[in-house]
Amino acid sequence: MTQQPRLADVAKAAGVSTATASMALNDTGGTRIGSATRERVRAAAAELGYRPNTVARGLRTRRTQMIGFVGDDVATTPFAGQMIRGAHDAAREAGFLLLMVDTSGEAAETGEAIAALQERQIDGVVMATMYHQVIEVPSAIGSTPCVLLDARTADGSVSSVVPDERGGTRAVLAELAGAGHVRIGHVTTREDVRARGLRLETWREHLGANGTPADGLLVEVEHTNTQFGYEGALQLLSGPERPTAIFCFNDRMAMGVYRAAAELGLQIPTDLSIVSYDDQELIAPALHPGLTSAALPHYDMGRWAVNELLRRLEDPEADPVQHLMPCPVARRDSVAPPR
Amino acid sequence: MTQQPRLADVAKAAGVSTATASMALNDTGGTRIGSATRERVRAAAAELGYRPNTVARGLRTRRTQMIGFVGDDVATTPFAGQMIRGAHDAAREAGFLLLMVDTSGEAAETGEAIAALQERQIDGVVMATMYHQVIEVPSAIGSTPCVLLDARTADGSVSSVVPDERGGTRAVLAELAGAGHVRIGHVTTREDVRARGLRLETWREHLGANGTPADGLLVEVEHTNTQFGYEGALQLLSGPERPTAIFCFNDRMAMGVYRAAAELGLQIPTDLSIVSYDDQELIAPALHPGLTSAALPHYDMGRWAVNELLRRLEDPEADPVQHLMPCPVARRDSVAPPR
DNA sequence: GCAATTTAGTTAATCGATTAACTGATCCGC
DNA sequence: GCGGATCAGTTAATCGATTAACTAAATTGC
Repeated sequence: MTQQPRLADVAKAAGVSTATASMALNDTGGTRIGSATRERVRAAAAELGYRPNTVARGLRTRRTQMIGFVGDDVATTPFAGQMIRGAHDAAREAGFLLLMVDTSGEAAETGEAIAALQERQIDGVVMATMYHQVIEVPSAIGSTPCVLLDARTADGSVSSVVPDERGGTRAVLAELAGAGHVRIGHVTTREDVRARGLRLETWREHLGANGTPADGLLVEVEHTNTQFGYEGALQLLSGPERPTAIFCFNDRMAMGVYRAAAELGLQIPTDLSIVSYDDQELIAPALHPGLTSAALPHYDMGRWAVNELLRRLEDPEADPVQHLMPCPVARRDSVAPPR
Repeated sequence: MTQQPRLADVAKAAGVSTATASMALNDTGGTRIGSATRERVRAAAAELGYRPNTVARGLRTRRTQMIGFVGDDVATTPFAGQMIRGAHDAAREAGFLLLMVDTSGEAAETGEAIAALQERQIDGVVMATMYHQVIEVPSAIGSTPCVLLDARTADGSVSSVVPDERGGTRAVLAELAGAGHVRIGHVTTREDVRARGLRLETWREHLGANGTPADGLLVEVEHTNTQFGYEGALQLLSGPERPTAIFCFNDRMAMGVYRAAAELGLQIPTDLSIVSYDDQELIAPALHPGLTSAALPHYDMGRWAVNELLRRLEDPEADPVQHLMPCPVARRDSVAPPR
């Protein structure tokens, strides 16, 4: 009685068969359903508050309107949230829901995670891998449609989206160049993290194009955290010819660079301009003065990945696409012309 | 051929009926299945790499091994990630997966989100609401088992878990008291955010128990961000009898307090001790010196919520439980005895 | 005016599991 | 040696949709 109404209940209320009811509600079956009947069925469904049981539908159609989201460390990075949110919003707009699995980065767990998703007959998978640039798609994926988020394959056989690190780096360096800076230092990490190489290379190219020698302008430290950012900046700023501006590998390191500048009595931005990467909401706007930083477009990448997956569900023959998502500069108050 | 094997394939390979195969694999049907047969079926399943189709199973059993996670702003707060992760881990250990929906805080969307989850026959729902203390369970939930995460109902009719704000506040204040501080200031917000009142009241009680008058020790500012933390601290520290220690409403405000102290030439912790709340990983350990802060146990709360939900799925008659999750103090270097 | 086509449906098979109801053996006590 | 348990299965119904195959009436073509 108080149970959820089934299609059979709707059909009975409208005085038709379940087949007719199904076709009327889903607009299938071509011209077989008269418009009067269609309206009658719709009215009955609305009246009863009918909601199709997607489990039953999924069994028949093999489509569940669910997308698997496999993350290799879903929550430990603050970025992941924005990726999930972007993916979620795009999915929701198309009537899909996200089924999440975190693999804690264990390769062995990934296969198990994909199997768990496939058991539930997800329509496709978005694989989000933080801190990696190039990966192999696990064989467990089989023929399940898949899009990579923040990663790509070596051969480009799978659609993928990654941030345009080079573009973002060029953009923040252009902020400095625009203000008149030539001697631009770079503090980065020795770790083999995603994007280190791209940002470093692009910085080198920038200096090279200006004819500025990079000697004494690069510091590499152990890890990408605040303490090492501090130490790296001290090193960079105590050299013989110190830079007038610093490009930091990321915001956390920039936080340490701010402290080093304060200790050395350097005012930001008048004595030292600083730009950075990531635009983390807890750091970049909270520093004083606000930090100019290239934003990692995680929300947009999440959206893109799901939309691309939906496109591939519609047309499995479509060619895979490798997308570079622009990194817009969040302009704040850490850049000024050199003295 | 290359399709996923079905139960019928396993049954055929083992030379039994699908009923027998089902019972053998699920250990159901009591003594009806001989141990030799059971092994034969298991071997066949392993051989074929059989994975049950949970959609088909769900249709029959009405259980999908999926839990709905409804968040009212899943990703905008950095805490949400830890909640999701805790919930995810607990679910995974029990063979469940999380189906996520974000409602962006819109009450109207919540009903729609719950309906979308129910269509997919989730076994239960965890409702995570950031920034709220007391909520009403949406009527759309019907008889679906539900646990509240970081929120509770007025009447206690639903199981719920929230952080022990009073306990956490007492603990950080005890850090200060233990170092010998008596005049402890508090910088908080005027916003009606979750926990403001609890932290403020507990601070008042602490002073009261010591017989310390609160005059001039409380500053309330517009918002809970770094800039207002800075302004609040300036106000507090420029009074006639300034406190020897400050308890900040949260880490973001503490970040501003650090800046104020630096500008006033006050060394932390020798001239001024600071404690705070939230223990955000991007802030508390990154400040210099490291900030002592009461941690919001989001991971543990996420775990607890799912485990409680699983308990209620096993025993729907079980009494609802209101749980207070302890907030452990992350001890760092921002506390020292007063001069 | 009759065959062919179109219209507007219905009936029944199907997706892949679980499970209630049924069926032969075998065993056991008396 | 016979009735009732017990054991070890099988058969068939079922979950709630979708859809292929079929049907009856109305319309059209010539």
